[in-house]
Amino acid sequence: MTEARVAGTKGVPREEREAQIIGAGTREFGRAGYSGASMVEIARQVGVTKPLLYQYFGSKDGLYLACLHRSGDKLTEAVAEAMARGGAPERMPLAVLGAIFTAFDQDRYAWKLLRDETLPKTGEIGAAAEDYRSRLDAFAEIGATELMHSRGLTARKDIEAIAFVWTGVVDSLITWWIEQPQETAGDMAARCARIMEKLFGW
Amino acid sequence: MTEARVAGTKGVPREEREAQIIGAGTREFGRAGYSGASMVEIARQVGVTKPLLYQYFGSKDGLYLACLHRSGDKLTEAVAEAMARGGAPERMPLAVLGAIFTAFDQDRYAWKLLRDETLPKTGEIGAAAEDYRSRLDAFAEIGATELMHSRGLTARKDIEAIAFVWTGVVDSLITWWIEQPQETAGDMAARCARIMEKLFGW
DNA sequence: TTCAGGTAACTTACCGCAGGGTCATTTACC
DNA sequence: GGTAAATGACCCTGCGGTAAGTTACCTGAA
Repeated sequence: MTEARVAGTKGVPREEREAQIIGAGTREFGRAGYSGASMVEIARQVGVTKPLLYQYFGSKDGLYLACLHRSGDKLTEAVAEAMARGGAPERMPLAVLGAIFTAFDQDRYAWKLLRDETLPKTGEIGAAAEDYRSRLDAFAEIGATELMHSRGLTARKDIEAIAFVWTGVVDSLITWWIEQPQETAGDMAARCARIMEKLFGW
Repeated sequence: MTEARVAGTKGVPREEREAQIIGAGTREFGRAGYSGASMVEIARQVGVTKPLLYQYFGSKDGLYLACLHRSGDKLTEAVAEAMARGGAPERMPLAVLGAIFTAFDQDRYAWKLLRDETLPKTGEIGAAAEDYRSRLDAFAEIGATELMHSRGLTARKDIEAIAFVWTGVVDSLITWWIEQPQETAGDMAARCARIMEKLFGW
């Protein structure tokens, strides 16, 4: 970083600063939710003042969108790849969990942006969040459908409910993980494997 | 209601009005979270103006506390009763779920007050919420401990994580339920029984 | 070698508004 | 006329957002 600075330059180059801001923003939006997070507070964490955030991202929505896209894309890729590898329906949850833990190891709050209940339902920001959420739900429904069909349960609503609860389980695990900083992605995966085996025989 | 009004009286008697306000407050706090809910909006839903809320409950925190106590006490009782009935460890989750669904059938948002992430962690309000949450977690840990011991898993952290995820599952189920207004408490209990049987053989 | 001027990075000081909270007052019944 | 119920009008803080600079570095001409 910090090489090839050309014209007038004071302080940290834009690209690097933007990355810092997105990092702090993700933490803060994840912790306090969209409506609870404050732009001044994010700026303070970066060691900068508010107008710089507006110069770079335009608005609170703009910054949230930047954070959301980074998190959402990373997650979507991780889950898609894990599911593409295939395997027995009972093995998918663990595979997906492992991929998610690995992807978000250094950035655990990023997951929280995808299920922020304080988001406005309308506008560009609500639409983008809804888009990522529906993509995630689609994965969950595919997994749930396979799993349930293999056990002779086909009721539409049941599968819908299972998929919904599944994303809630992922959310709970990550929330718990956030409170256990010493726990690595590997620890989490091993813990989940152990529990599922004992609890469900999966 | 509305009987035995003694001295000077205009409009709805205090007790009745307070109940209305707590009802609307619970819905609104549950929907938007503590920080997202607005006192004017709650007043509007009751058909009254803001100062009346302050006259009866003192502050936003005061109203939230009133809502929280009603929800929390109802929940604690329901769960305590369900768990006191005993039974095989694998049957407890369903028993508890049934009790919760029945208790919150007419008041589904009430559950949400117990896991509000937008709550301030400090102050009377944070302490009260933490109190109810820890009581709920204690129940969950008892259940998880019994269940896991019966399967030869004793790791402290594993049990802690399971208990945490369990309350998350309840949360997900109720969130899903809120979006399915036609679904009764009985429907939900039956659905959960069906799923657990097929999925885990419980 | 120096220094004028250009530009990116960054800040100070402000605006408007929504939301929590309060006070004095009015309304309607006993 | 006493009292409970209820309101209109207000204050203040915090936050999203903006305008008008200021700072520090780079470049190129004298």
